[in-house]
Amino acid sequence: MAREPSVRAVAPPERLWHRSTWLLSQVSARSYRLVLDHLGTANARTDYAVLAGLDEFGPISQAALGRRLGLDRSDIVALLNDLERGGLVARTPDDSDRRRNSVTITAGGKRALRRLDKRVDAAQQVLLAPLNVSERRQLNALLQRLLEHHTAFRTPEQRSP
Amino acid sequence: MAREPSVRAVAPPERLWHRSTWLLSQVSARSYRLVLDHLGTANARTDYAVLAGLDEFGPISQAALGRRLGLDRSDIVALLNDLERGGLVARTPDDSDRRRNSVTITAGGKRALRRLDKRVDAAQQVLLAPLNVSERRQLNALLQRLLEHHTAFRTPEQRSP
DNA sequence: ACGCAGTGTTGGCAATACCAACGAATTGGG
DNA sequence: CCCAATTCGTTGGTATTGCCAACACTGCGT
Repeated sequence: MAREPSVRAVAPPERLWHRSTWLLSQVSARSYRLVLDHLGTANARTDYAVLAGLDEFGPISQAALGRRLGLDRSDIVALLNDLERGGLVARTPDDSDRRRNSVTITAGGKRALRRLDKRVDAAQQVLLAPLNVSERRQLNALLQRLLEHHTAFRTPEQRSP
Repeated sequence: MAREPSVRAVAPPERLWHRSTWLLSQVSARSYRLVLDHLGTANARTDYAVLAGLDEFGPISQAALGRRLGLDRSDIVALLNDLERGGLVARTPDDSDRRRNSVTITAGGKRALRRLDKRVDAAQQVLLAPLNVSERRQLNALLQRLLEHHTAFRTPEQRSP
């Protein structure tokens, strides 16, 4: 999505232009739309997150999956309902703790995940086009630092014992 | 919002943790909540943007204000209705072009803006707490570069002739 | 005079994030 | 052994945000 030549350049207010909160909001909105464009459907974005989580951590409970992805338990239910219906994930009761379902990704889910991988990568490339490799790393490192400070998310190497 | 000690640390999937689009989405969500907490009401966030725009560019038309802020014309209407009702902005028909309203900030609006300034600054401080001054500048510079590439937004010094 | 574009407004929709409440199950302490 | 607290999965719901179409009025250029 290169800038349309007909769109007039504008300067936002200085107050907003120099505040991280506004900048993050604006960039995130464009990023969201880019991913949406590349994935084609609205729920593919969260499907991708769920499949990625299951591929890496499955079998896993719904609640634990939600914690790993930063998603609400009730939203996880709706997402898994659709994915199970599409044959991309499977739920079975956990024999050792009947409160839980054990959720896994299916072979079809893995194939879908790989297709989505490509599209999500393409979206990253478009989003980050004006940055070189070093700058991209810097941006990610700064965002990760902020997440580690403000959430329970940790870089995988830093896992609590 | 320091990390609650009781919240368990979790690692998200590697696929997400290393993708800028996911990181931006997550950080932006926390940033949004921080600003919400500091401002107290949902619409204060956009009120702030509107007042900031009017303070810097007023008098200005509604459509031009929307372009400067990245907001939809119909959302600008609703926002100005509330702000006008609260005495913080004033609309008058533009004598030279009857399609337009000329919108200005009032003295009450300027006072409100200064109060909101303080709260928004406090939110920045909390959000950026784990970064030093140089890193904060870096983050903003990278985000601004992305915005300049993907939107009509330009740093004020770069204004088109 | 006409077509096109801009402006402000109204009415509306989809997606997302978030929450409460409930029933069933598990755990740990008294 | 009993009970309180917590966890899990589910249902049902709400608020907010971003976005869009359509309309009437106005301005501009041909």
